[in-house]
Amino acid sequence: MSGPIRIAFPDGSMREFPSGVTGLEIAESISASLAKAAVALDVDGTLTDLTRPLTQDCAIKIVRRDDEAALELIRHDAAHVMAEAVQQLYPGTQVTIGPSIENGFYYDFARETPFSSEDLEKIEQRMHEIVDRGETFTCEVWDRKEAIAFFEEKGEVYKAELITDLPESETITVYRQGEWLDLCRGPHLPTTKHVGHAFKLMNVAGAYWRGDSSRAMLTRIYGTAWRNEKELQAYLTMLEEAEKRDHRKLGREMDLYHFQEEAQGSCFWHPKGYTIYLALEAYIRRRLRDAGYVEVKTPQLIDNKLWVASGHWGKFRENMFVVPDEVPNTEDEGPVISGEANLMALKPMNCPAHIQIFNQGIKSYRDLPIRMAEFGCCHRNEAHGALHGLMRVRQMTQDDAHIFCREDQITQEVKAFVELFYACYRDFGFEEIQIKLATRPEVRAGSDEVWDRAEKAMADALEVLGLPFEYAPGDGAFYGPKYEFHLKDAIGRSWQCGTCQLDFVLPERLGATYIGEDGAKHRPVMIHRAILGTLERFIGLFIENCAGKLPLWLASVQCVVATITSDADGYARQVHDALRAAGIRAELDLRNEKINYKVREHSVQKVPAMFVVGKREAEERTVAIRRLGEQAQNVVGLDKAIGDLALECQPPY
RNA sequence: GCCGCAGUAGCUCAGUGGUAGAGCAACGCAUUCGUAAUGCGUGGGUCGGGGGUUCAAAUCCCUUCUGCGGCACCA
Repeated sequence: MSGPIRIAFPDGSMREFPSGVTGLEIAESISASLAKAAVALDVDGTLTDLTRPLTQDCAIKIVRRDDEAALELIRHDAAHVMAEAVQQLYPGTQVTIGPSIENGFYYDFARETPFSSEDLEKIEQRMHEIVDRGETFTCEVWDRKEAIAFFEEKGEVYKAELITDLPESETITVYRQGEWLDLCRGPHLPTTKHVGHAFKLMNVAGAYWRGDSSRAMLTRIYGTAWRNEKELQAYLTMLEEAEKRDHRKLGREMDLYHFQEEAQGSCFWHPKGYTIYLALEAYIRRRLRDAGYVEVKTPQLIDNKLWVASGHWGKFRENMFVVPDEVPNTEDEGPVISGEANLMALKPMNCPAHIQIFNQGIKSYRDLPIRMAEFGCCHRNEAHGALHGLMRVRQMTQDDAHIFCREDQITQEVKAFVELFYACYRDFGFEEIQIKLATRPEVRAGSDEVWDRAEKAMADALEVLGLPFEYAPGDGAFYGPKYEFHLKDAIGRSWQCGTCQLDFVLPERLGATYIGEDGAKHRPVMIHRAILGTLERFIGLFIENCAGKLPLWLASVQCVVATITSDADGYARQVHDALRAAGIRAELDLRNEKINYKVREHSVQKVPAMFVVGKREAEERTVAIRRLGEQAQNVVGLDKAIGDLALECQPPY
C-alpha cells in the first residue's frame, strides 16, 4: 500500500489515515458508540459500504442508521431480504431487480404462479426471521464470465442477462447475506439486522421486464420500509388520509361528477361539478385575454386528409377515434359500416385546426406573434388500463393555445408563457411544481438539426428564468421538445398538467407562412402551450390538493342559508334572495330538521359558509355565520355579511 | 393493451351450495328544536352480463364487461 491519505470530516477537520482504511475503522477511531451506530459511509457525496477500503484523499461523512441518508439503504436491503425470503419459500422463482424507491422498495420476480395476499403475509414473516438472523452483508468482486455462468447454472436467466448487458468497464459485484447472494452494485448496511422491523409488504403488481411491453411480464412486490415503527405508522396513516381525498370518492360524495361504463373515460359533469368547471374556465379565459390571446373554436370531426398532412395519422393514429364518413347501414342484417368509406377522426389535438385559421389570408411579420386559444374538446383513445378518474380521460378539454411567432420571438414568448403559468399556479396555491424538459423521441418528425435548435432554445429560456428543471430524454412530442409541468396527487403520484412545446415541424407540414420584412415567405414557429393542461385533470388534482374544500370562488355552493325553526322561513328567503342578487351561489335549507343536522350535512358537503337564521336573526336583521371547519359563530348584520362574502367570492383574477 | 384483485340496494359493506341482509340515504308520519346525525314506520335487488355444473348457484366452473392497484403509454 502507498502512503497515508487525507480524510476530510464534515466539521472541516482533516486527518491522515493509512491507505486502505475503512469507514468502520475511522468510526472506531472516533468512538465506539459511533462505530456501533454507523451503517455506511458518504465518500465525496456517494454512499459506500462501511467496510470498503479508502485509497485516496476524500471528504467523508459517517452515516448512522438514524440519518435520513440511511433510509435508502434500509429500503434497498429490505428488497434483498424480501428476495431471499421469496426464494426460500418459493424455490424456482427467479430474481431480477429490486431497487429502493420513494417510501419503500420493490422486487421483480419471475414465477409461473402469481403471489396472493396470503403469500405476502408469509413472505413478510420470513423477512422478519431473516432480519433477526442478522447475517453480515459481504461484497465480493466476481469475474464477469464466471458470474454469468454461475447465474445461468442456477437458472437465473434474467440476472445473467443483466450482467451480459453491463458495460465492460463495470466491476461485477455480488453481495452475500449468509447462504443467499445477489448481483448488486451496493452499497449495503453492515448486516440484515440493521434493516429493522419497520417494514410492510404493500401489494403485488405486474411489471414488464426492463420496462418493455414486448417482453415478459414479471411479478412485482411493493413494500414500504422506515427507520422505526413510528415512521412506518405515520406513513400508513398518511395513506389512509390520502384515500379520503381521492377525487373520485369526493366527486361522488359532493355530487360533482360521475363516470359510467357506457362512456368509459369520459366525465358526466353534474351541476355542482360543472359550476367549478365553468368558474375555472372563466378564470383562465380572463387570464388569456389579458395576456394578448384571441379565442377560436374549431371542428370536432376532421377528414383524415388533414391528419395525414399533419403527421398525426402516421405518428398518433393509435390514440385517435376514427369515424367513417358514410351513412350507416340501417338493415338488420349486414355490417353497419361498409369499411370502404373515407375516414374522419375526432380531433385528438387542436393544433392542425389552428394552423388552418392561421393560413386563411396572408400574414405579415407585423401580425406576429398570434396567440390563438381554444377550449377545444379533444378525444384520445387511451388504453383501458390507463384510465384513471379525471386524471386520465378519453374526452378532455385543454386550456390550449398556439402561439405563432418568428424565431427571434421564441425566447420572449416562452418566457412570457412561463411567467403567466406561475402567476396562475400561485392563484391555486400549488407549491410543488416540477419542470421537465422532454427531448426528441425515437418516433419523430423533423431533422436532427431542427431538434438541436429547438431543444437548445427551450433549455436557454428556463435558464434565463432561473428555474430548475430535469431532462426527460425521449419524452418529447413527435413534432418538438416540450416542458412538462408536473403536479402530485393525494398519494404522491405525479401528473403532467401544463405544457409548452416548441414546434418547427407542423407549420412546415401544413404550409404556414408569413411575409417577412424582406418581402419573402417565412415559416412561423409554433408554440403549443397549456397552463392548466386539461380542465379535467387539473380539477381532479385541485380537489385532492384541497381535500374537497374548494376556495370560495370555485366552490359550487358558496353559502347555505339554514333556518333553526320555520318561524324564520320568510326572513331566510329574503337572505337567500339578497345573496343571489349579490352574485353569490347560495342555497336555502328550510327543511324541518334540527340545526345540528343541517350543520353536519352542509359541512360534510364542504359548503364554505353557512348563514344560520332563527327568530333572533329575523328580528335583528342579522345572520349567524358559520364557516366550514370552524366551531365559532359570528353574528353579523345582513348587509355587511353579504358584502363581505361577495368580496371573498371574487376570483383571484 | 399486460399482470393481479374486485363487482351484492343510491352509498359503505355482511352474506362459502338450501326463502337476499345491515347501517346511512330515499319516502311517510310525528317532532319546531340555537350550530357536525330527533324518533317511529315504509318501499327499494335480474347479487355486473352471458354460458355451464347441480334437485338447488350471490356462493362452484368457463367466458365477457367494468372498476381498483401497478406496468406500458400519456395531458
